[in-house]
Amino acid sequence: MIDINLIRKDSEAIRQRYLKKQKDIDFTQLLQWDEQRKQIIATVESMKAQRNKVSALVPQLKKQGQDVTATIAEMKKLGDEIAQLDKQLAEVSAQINDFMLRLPNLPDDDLEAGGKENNRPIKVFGEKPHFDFEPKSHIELCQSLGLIDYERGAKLAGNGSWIYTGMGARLEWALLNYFIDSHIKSGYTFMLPPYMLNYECGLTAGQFPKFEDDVYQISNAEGKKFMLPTAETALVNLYRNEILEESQLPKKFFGYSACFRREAGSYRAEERGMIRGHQFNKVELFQYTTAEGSDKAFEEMVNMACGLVEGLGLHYQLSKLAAGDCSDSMARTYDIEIYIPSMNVYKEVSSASNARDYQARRGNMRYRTADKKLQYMHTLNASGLATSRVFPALLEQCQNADGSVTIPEALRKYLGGMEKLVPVK
RNA sequence: GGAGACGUAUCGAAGUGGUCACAACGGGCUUGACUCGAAAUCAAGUAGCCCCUUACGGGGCUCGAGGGUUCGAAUCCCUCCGUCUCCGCCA
Repeated sequence: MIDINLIRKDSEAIRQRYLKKQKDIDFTQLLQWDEQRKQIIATVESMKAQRNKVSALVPQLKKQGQDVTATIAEMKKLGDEIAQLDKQLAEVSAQINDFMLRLPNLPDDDLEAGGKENNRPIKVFGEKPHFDFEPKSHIELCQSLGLIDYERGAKLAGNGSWIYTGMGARLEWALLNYFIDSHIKSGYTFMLPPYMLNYECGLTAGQFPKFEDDVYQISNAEGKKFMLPTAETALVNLYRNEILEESQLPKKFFGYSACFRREAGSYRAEERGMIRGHQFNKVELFQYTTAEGSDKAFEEMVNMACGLVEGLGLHYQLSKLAAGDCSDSMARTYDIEIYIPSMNVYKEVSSASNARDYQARRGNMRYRTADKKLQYMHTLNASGLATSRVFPALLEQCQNADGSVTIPEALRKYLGGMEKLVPVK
């Protein structure tokens, strides 16, 4: 949520900023509601002041033996009018609130305007591998090496689900352990959040109300929850409705969770295999910072995520996303895109974003500065990393002519020193 | 799954229709006094949101959340959320 005062002050300037995201937003109606709201408040509150005054008087008058029937009748009438106005106020407030909740974050000023086509690579690590043999796709490798059972995955849970089997499961787990150990070394606190979250969590993260259909909803007699699409959704809610001291910031966390996404209608033929599934594993970095501290934190988290891919020796590029390609809640986003040889494309393995105070406003998360002022925190998140694309990139980039795959040095200690994955008979 | 208890400020806790909710009482914290300093003691101060106001200031809302009854609700009623205790079941 952005500060409504920005719109009150200069709605045209805000409109211009959203145009960079290719969103033309009309604030006329909002400003009308806002005026209406203020008027109602002014009226109803003076009426309430009157009621409070008289109500305090009633017991005194009674004590003095005076007849208060007329006063009470008057107050009943006033009470009815107040109820009427309160209802109107609730309605217009709900409209304002809904409008504000659906408004995306403002893009940082230094971002390119426009969509995906204006994303800019700002760093490249390594280079495209050259094979003097016909390289296999990760799907072929997963099958020949016995890492993934796609068919039975689909049998169990439908399209977009797979089973890590044997060495595949061990490799997946090794990746996660490698990520986790690295973040612990960086001083981040390890968190294992619940996978089923309540509605408020989605609201604070910025997932709801706009994108309720993107997640799996669980509904039964006990109530309604949803499966988290990323650990960020849980971690961003840690301090919902809390006030921290400035000295407690920054807070640095990372969480592991399986992530669940419907990905409805997004299935594409070239994304066969494990590129886009309904469930995948991800370690997520998360920070709460002061307003002044978030730029530094952002750099730190981007570097950490890059370091993980570099530690595996895999070729990737870092892209600075154009305003329109940043997700709705984020003021800026850098993507780490790893190279997948069989597709000859770069696929996102990490998305690092600064939400600034957008999520903090939604979740009412503030801190008290040294001079006792209340301010909204800044929240940042970065995947560190999602395995579902590292895994195929690793297989494809590290494959050998004999059909084996060389395991990156950094992972070997998690695999009992194993150096190669070899085809199963 | 069965039975019960509870949710009040930073914490403990009183209040069970208007007279101690502009939140008692106690602890903590901050500042000041006393002190060489500390302890002890004394004094003052210790939420947030919204509206009006250049300001000073004024007003409204918040006792887990939402709704209801009432002229008036922390207090009575309903729904939901959460916590705890006991029993049952279970990894």
